[in-house]
Amino acid sequence: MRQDELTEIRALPLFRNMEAENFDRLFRGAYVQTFPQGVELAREGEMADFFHVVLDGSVELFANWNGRKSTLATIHPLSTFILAATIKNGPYLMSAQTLEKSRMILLPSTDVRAHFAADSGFARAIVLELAQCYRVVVKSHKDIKLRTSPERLANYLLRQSATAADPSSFDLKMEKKRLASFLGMTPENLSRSIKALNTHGVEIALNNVRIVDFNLLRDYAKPDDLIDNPTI
Amino acid sequence: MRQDELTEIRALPLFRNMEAENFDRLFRGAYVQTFPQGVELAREGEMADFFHVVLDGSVELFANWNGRKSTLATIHPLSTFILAATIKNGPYLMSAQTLEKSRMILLPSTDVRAHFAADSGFARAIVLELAQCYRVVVKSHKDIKLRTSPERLANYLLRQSATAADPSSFDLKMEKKRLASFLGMTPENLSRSIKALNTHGVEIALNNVRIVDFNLLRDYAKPDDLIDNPTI
DNA sequence: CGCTCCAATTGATATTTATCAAGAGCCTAG
DNA sequence: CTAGGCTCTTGATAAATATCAATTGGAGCG
Repeated sequence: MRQDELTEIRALPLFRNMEAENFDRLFRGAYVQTFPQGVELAREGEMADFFHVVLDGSVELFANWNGRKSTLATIHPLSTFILAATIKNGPYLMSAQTLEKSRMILLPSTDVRAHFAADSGFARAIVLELAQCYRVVVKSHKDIKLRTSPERLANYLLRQSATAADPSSFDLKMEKKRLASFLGMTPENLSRSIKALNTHGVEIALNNVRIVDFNLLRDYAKPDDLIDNPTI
Repeated sequence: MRQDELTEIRALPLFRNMEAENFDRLFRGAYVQTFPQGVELAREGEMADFFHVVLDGSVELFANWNGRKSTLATIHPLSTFILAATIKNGPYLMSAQTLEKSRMILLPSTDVRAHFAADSGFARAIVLELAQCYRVVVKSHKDIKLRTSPERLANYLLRQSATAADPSSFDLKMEKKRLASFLGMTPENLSRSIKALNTHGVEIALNNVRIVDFNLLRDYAKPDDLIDNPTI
């Protein structure tokens, strides 16, 4: 691992408060690796051998049951997965695969658990990270239980808009097929939901989203901080 | 707070590894209180003033949006809510109310955060608790995204059966209205799903569930440890 | 350039789920 | 008792969503 990479990683909230000696020891056993698109990094049911930190690219978390598949989340830099399985020394509840060429840190789970037990600064950082993860899932759960599928799409677009360079024109960051699965609908249904949003101030052509009337869209979507604000 | 209560609480995984002095200090500011049925203990959006540990009774966690309401979880002894909001010093994402007369510990959030920062044994216990909470929500999320509503009911019954004194005959622990909301369906739909399970080895009369053919029910429900096993 | 592949869309239809309305059963206060 | 209020159930219908089949339309490639 290069020195500038180590410096960058050392500055992450998760590692910032580790004692220097522990940080060095933990990262002696770490890998920084670049994976091509479509690599399966974790398979649900298997034991969590590695804790992952995404440095570049993106990772899809998904789950299967009875022949069905659902995308549960996508992870972007600089975020982590799947911490809870590592800490509990339990099986992954979700599978993970790269959506594009991605660079990430792999930390052996046993090392993470050892340092978590020995370094209280690290333990506290893990608490904050886990609390964050927990709240993200709760928000997703509220989203899917309280909203219809076009409502979920409308709010998704508002959330994307909030992080885009140009809030009124941006590109979808996923294939529509995957977006549909993430939003809990079929691809056919997503197509129809997209058309339905034309009457609520949104125009989607190919991968480009243009929000032509924010007030109209907000009136329909009714975004709520307790579901849609990623910072709280 | 009575001494025997304190001894019982001290033995909980969350507090077991706290230093004695810190435990005493934390519980000097604690309340143990008994609430009647239907008391709202937390309202979503408000700041987390207290961290709760349920000693007796049960608590419903639910959320509202746009005039709709959904039950997200029910908390039984000896479990906690809502830790993540307390740790992050953020707003509750869910509301909480007692489902029956319930006794619980209330710990001021500021005290919890202070001890979390100062006591590494406590910090580590919180990590494990949070990791557990996270995995519970992920399982719920998989349940609702991957299964139809009668499938969710069938698997719910199998999970209840696993904890019942008599696995083949037990009572529902909630009003059907609430169970319907928890399972993500309307009460009318729950009634119909219950009838539909007659052909899969289940008979429900009033509140009593009798599983007359486990193999038949399992064939239909296809329970999966990665969704239905609360211990992993 | 034309071919092929695959994602995306569209239309028709089926299934699932929700809504609305009515009735049955049960609990409890008076 | 019994009347009222509640949950639960049932039936009829509507709405939402999924499925199936066919077509469109890029993107990559020889």
